[in-house]
Amino acid sequence: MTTRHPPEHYARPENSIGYLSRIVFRTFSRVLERRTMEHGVSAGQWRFLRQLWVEDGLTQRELSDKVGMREPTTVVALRSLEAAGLIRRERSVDDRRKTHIFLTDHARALETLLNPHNAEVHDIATAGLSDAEVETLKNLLRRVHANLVDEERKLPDLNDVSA
Amino acid sequence: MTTRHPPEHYARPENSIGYLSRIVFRTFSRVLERRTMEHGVSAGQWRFLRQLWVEDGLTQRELSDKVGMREPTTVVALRSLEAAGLIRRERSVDDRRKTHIFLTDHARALETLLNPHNAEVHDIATAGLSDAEVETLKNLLRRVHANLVDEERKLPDLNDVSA
DNA sequence: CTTGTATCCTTCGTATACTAACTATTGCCG
DNA sequence: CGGCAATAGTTAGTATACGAAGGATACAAG
Repeated sequence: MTTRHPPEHYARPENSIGYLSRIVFRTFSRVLERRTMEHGVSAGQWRFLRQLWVEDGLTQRELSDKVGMREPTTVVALRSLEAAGLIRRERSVDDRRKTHIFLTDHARALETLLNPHNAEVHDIATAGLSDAEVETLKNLLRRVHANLVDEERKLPDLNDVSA
Repeated sequence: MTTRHPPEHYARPENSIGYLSRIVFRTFSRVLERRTMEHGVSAGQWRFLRQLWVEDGLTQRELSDKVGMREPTTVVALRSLEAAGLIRRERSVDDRRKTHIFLTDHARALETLLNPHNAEVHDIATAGLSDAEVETLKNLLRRVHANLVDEERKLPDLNDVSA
């Protein structure tokens, strides 16, 4: 099978989507964290808070999916958020396997403080790009992600190989 | 100062470039690692090998810059590559602070095995995108990264605040 | 030549993230 | 009811990544 470009093309990291998305993610995250840390919020905590500001009361599974993390990562992140007094966990009554996550008042108060920093970093990141280009970038990233998620779904878990 | 979008816009992760680049990076990395691990190469090792296949003999500092990692990360990655017999370190004669990194024959042999997997994952990731769209995506990511790097350069190190 | 400063790499401590395997609970089906 | 597969969350172990600080070497200015 032939590929879109010969394998040598991707030898240069700057032609690689994996590389480019990684360095954008890392630099974005560092620049934003510099701001959120002034309010005592780390990058990892921020990612979960942002989702919870949209809607809290979610179970850990739902939260993991929305934030784009696997569950063990969520467990650790929530432990840190709970220790910081930013969330409260509540065992579900009708299904005792589930835990619902709720924001504390302190966490709610942070929303209006932290969101502007995020908007500011977005402005910095997209300086010189038109609104249309920003939309294009986001749409292309969404499409690439969807493709990769499809691929992951197709693959069997490594453990349930029946042979 | 007003921002391109009101802060609430970025409340939804799917509007956030930080979020989108993170999930693209992570899924890309997982899908690729599934393939490279069959040859005993982890995602972290792969990132450094790819750069070294382009050119070895670099110092650790140069390598860190090209791979887009900070130096402590490079130290750990190189330790793992050395333990796996994939690289060799050589102290510079003219400047004994520097260490040059060279690939072993084994590592060189891996190039033709691993690069096709990378090209394949790129094809999967960009399914349904035209060649022009792929170029657009990469260019936009490069521009965003350049903006964020500029911002990081502008900021003083947190420690050399003279006050 | 010696003293200060810059550079290169390392160590230390911590955060972020995952896979695999485990526990507890639920729901299904006979 | 009784077993058993599925689901929710956790634990264990490891990899990846970084900021801050430290040690060694080099270099420039006096």
